[in-house]
Amino acid sequence: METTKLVLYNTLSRQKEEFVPMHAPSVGMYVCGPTVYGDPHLGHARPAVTFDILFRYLKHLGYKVRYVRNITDVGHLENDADEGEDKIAKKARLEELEPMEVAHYYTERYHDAMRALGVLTPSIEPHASGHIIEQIEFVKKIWDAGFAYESNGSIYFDVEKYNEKYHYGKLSGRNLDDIVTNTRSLDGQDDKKHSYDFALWKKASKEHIMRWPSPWSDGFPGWHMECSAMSTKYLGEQFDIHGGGMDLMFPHHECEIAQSTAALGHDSAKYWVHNNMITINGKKMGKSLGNFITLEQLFKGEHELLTKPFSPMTIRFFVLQAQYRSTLDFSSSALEAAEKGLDRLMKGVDALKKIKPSKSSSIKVEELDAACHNAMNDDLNTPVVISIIFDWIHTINQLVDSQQTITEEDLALLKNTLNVWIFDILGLRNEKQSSSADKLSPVVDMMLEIRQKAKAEKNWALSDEIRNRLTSLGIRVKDRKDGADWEIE
RNA sequence: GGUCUGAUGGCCGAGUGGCUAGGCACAGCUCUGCAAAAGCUGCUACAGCAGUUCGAAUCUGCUUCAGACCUCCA
Repeated sequence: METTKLVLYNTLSRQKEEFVPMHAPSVGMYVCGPTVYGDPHLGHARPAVTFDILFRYLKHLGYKVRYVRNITDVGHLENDADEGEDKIAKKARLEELEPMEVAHYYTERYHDAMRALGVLTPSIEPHASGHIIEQIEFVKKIWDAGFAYESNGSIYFDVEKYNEKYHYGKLSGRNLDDIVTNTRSLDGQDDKKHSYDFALWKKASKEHIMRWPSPWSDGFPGWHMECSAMSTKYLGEQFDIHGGGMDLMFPHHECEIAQSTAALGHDSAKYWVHNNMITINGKKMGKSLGNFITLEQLFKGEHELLTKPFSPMTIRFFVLQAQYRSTLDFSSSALEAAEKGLDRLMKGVDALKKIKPSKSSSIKVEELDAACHNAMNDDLNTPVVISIIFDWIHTINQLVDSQQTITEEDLALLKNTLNVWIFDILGLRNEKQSSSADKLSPVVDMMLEIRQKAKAEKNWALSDEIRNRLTSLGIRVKDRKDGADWEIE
C-alpha cells in the first residue's frame, strides 16, 4: 500500500493542493486565536483542535514547525458606528475592571480549556497589546506605499486604490463592484472615503481606556492589523500556512492579505486553511446568536441542552469525527455517541495487553499505518483515520478471541502504530487510566480474588454482595471465563 | 439582493463513476449461577425531476430546501 503526499485545501485556489513547504524542513503556520473577552465555547474548540492536528501531523512527518497563534486583547471594534470603542474596553467598563485584567482572566480560561482538550501549546502566542509598535510600523509601510489616508486622526486603508493595482477580494471570491453595491451603509462612517475602507489605526475617543500614542493620534490599531504585523514578525514576509475559521475569511483575512500585499508588495501566506463551523439545530454556534455552549458547561453538564457532562476527550473525539471543512452539528445525543465510540476505541487499545503472540501472523499490520497516512494526507481526513482504527479494534478483538494470529514482532508494531496515531497524532488521552486507579488496582484485585473463592464455593450471597458493593462504589465487575475483570464507571 | 457552500440510513458522519466507510441506536446470538459488561452477526441510505453513461450518491441541467459571509464572531 503506497503512501500519498499531504494535500491541503487552499481557500485561495479553491482546490486541494500538495503541501510543499517554502523552506523545508521548516514550516511556518499562523492561526487566528481567540478574542479574550468571554469564556471559550464549543466553537473555539474547532479551530484549536483542527490546527492542533495539523501541527501534530506536520511534526510527525518530520517538519520543524513554528506555530503562531495570537491572543487578541485589543483592537476589534465593537462596530464602525461605535465611536471607536473597543470590545475589551467596553466589557471592562461594565465590570469596572482594568481591560488587561479581563483579557488576562479570559486568556487563562482559554488556556485551561485548551489544555483539557489536549491542544498543544503553540510555539509562540503573541498578544496584540504587546505588539503595538510593530503594528504602527506596519501602518507606516502601507502609508509609504500609498495605500492609506488620514482622516480626523485615524488612518484608513484605501481599498479602491489598492484594487487598481491588486485584487481586493481574491480570497473570498468577491469583486470590488459587488462589494460596493452590496455593502450596507452604516452610520458614523463619515471619516472614511468609502464604506468598504477599513481602519488601520483608530483615534481613541475621550472615554476610551485602551490607547497608545502614535504619529497620528492617541488610539489603537485597526482590527486586522495585529495578524499582519505579528505573522510577519515571527514567520517572515512569506510563510506556509495561515489558518482560521471560515467566518474570518471576509473581511478579516481579505483585509490581512490587502494589508500585507500593500506593505510588502506580495502575498504573505501560501496556503489559506479554513475550518468550518459547529452548528446547533443547523445554525452556526456563535457569540452573535447567543446560542453557544461554553466548554466549562460541557465539561460540567450545566446547560439545558445537555443530558450529562462530557469529558474534554469526548469533545475532542467529537470534533475529529468530522472532516474540518464540514459543518458539525452539535447535539447531546451526538456527543453521547462520540463518548461511547471513544470508550470502545480505548477499550480496544487496552485489550492489546491480552493478546498472546503466535508463530505467524494472519493479518498485515503494516497496512494500518499506510491507510492512516493516506487518509490524513487527503486534507486531514480524521474521520476516515478513526474508521480505520475502529476496523483494527475489531481485529484486536478477534486476536484476543484467537480468531486471528499475530507474531510477537507484529504485535509490537501494532501497539506502536496505534499509539502513534491515537495518542500522538489524534492527541487523544485514555481518561480512565488515572494514577488513582493504579493505586486502587491491587485493592480491587484482592476483593475480586475473595469473590472468586466465594463463587468457587457457590456462595452466591457473598459473591453478589462484593459485586454490588463495588458497583455502588463506581467499579463495574466484568465476569469472564477465567476470573473477573473490572473498570471504573 | 450579491458571493459561496451544502442536502447521505432512526442519529452523527466519510465517500466524486462500478466493489461493506466508521461510530451510536436497534435486533438476534455467544459468554454467564444470576446480572452486568464485553464480543460476534445483522441493519445498504444517498432531497426531487430530467439528462450523459454499459453503469451515478458520485458528472450535467433544472427545482426545492438549508446554511455561511456581506456587521463583532472560531
